[in-house]
Amino acid sequence: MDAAVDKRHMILGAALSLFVEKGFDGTAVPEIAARAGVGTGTLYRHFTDKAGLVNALYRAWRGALDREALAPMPANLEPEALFALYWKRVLDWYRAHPGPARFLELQAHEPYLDEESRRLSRAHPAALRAFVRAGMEAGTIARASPEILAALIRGALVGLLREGLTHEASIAPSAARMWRVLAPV
Amino acid sequence: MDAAVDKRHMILGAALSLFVEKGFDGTAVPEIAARAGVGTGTLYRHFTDKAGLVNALYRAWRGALDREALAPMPANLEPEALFALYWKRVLDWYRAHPGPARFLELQAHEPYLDEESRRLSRAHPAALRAFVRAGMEAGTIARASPEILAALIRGALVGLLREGLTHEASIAPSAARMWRVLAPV
Amino acid sequence: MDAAVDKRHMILGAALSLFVEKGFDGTAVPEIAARAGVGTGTLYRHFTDKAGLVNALYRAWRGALDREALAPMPANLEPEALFALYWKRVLDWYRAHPGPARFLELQAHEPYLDEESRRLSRAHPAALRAFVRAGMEAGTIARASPEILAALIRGALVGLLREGLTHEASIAPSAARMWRVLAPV
Amino acid sequence: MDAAVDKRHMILGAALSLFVEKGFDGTAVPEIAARAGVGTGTLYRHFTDKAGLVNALYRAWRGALDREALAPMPANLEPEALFALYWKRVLDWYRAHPGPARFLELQAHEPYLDEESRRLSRAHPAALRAFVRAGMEAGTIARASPEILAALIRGALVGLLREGLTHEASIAPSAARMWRVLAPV
DNA sequence: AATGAATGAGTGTTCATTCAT
DNA sequence: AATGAATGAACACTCATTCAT
Repeated sequence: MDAAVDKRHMILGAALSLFVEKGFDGTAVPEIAARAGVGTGTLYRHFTDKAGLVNALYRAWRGALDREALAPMPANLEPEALFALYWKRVLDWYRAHPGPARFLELQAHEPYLDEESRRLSRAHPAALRAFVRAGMEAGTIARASPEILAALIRGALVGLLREGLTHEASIAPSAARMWRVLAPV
Repeated sequence: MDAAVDKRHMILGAALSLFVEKGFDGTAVPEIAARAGVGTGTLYRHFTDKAGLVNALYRAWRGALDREALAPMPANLEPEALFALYWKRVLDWYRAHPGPARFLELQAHEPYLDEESRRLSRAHPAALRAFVRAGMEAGTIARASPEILAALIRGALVGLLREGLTHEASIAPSAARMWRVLAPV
Repeated sequence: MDAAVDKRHMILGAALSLFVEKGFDGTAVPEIAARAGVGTGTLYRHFTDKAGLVNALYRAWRGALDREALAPMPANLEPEALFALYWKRVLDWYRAHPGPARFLELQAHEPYLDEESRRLSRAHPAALRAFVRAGMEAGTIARASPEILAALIRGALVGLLREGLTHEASIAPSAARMWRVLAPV
Repeated sequence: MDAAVDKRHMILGAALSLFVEKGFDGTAVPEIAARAGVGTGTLYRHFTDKAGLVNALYRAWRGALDREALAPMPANLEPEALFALYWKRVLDWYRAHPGPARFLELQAHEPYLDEESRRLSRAHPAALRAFVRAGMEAGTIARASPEILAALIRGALVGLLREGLTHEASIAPSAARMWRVLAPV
């Protein structure tokens, strides 16, 4: 049982690293199995097929990032501090999980994601829009299109990831700069 | 001769649309030829192989975007107006060329880009960093890491593209908001 | 064009001989291609898949046998002569086409035949039942269940095929014996 | 011990039904074990391999049919009654054991039967030929090729099985009809 | 110059068999 | 004794590339 869990983990890890290096379609299934140290057939005891594997991977990591970034915030936080915490959570996670982060945020997954994964992929943007909208109503965030503001925020985070700028020292300054996008007046 | 140019264009167009839909590795060469309305063999008279085709495509469109976005600016423009013009040029181009934009900005090209394409891919970020750096020296842009500021800008633009927020009405507001990231004090 | 027809024929011939030797599921597609002297991929330019190939094979030969055996009969033939001619046609065909005959008549095809092939497979038994029924109405064939009589006739023919008893000398005697199954009183 | 016998029976039963549905090569060993309600490995404790299983199955049922059909006949039976009894025995057995009957009589087993099974498969036709030959010598069966007459009889029986005409009501009429094939003059 | 039929290496997936438990 | 997870060779099928026309 533990062995089975281990193998599943090994397969997921091998698949993740290969997908990051070469993309989903650029990676051969036996290659994944070899890197995981299991037989090819074993992979199919854990996942229905290659698409099932990539979807499992996507859901697991998308869920992990979202659980971290969207976890309940401490009460009584100033809007800017709230934003800075969200910003820090995402970049900390990117830094702690560079492979998953690049897989999740820098690859085009549309061709193979199933409905459940697509649903999951919409949760984070929706939460961010809701945060922005709530701030507008409270007067703590400038009145503008929530869609646009949310897209700017998410895009800027992914931009830092793409350039490898997730080190701790860059977090506070970038958060401060980006807060000005949201700050009223 | 004209016919040859036409066919080259048809092939590039067909390849682009298919790469956007299904990715590079998810697209079959005969599929490209069929959509282009040429024989499979003809494709190989214009491009050495599939990688040669995708590199030609990448260079052509990367060059087109960069020529547009990085074209000489009118003299005597205020820093904010300069930034707004750059912002508008990029989003106008995204809107005018949604396929190429998504191909260029939303796909992970590392596995097949050759050295020349990689070189090209670094030009735009470098120019943006240079612009930021110049502004800092002139005191018109806040002192911060130019790498970080450039990454935030580029990321935010790509974020708008990813969410389909490239319509004209969103350009000025988003430019104004993002200028605050760069503005001093 | 001729070449394409030739290759199709080579593939069909190779598949037939292998299916007779080892059965449908016991035969590997590359094995068929090798025996046909073509590349594996070529086979898929002529047939959608392995099932498409076996169905094409089944239809072609089932059609050939039925065209021969059920071709219009000379007018004014006595019932017994009519039966003897049918009997001879089938056994002559079995002898002339031993591979197709064994493929058609001695193998269980249900798992992979498609609807059109299944339809074709019902034509011959139906024609035989109709012949028997017509004879009963004309008083030239004994009154009994047409289904049973037709099954006895077809079964006896297949029995001769199974035992390799299709040589010319055995045709007239076996026809005469089997006619007694149908003859009135 | 009893348990072991039970499992062997379960495996044989599961294999039989799957072979009838999908053929030998179309059936996976773990599928057989699953339907039998045993572990895959258990199957290999009872049979050397898949071929060993199908041969055991073939021998068991071929033996059962032959024991029934070729059992000693009551003395002093008229030749026609003798034949009718044989006919009835086979069709009764087909009706009582439709799965085994279809497996034995309607499938092409050559690719995997071993020498002992092949030997067994020749016993019934040989017995039938001997019966026909004895009748000829006694003057109770028409002089003709015993091979041909035996093939007609066996084929006709299989023809009834193929068409599902093994119900009790069809036995006596078909026996009477087929007796005319053997009857002298 | 242009083609598309042909190819066989390579893909995703299955399955007969083994063996640690 | 019984298992079923694990395996990798073998399967059906695809596709980047070639080449005879």
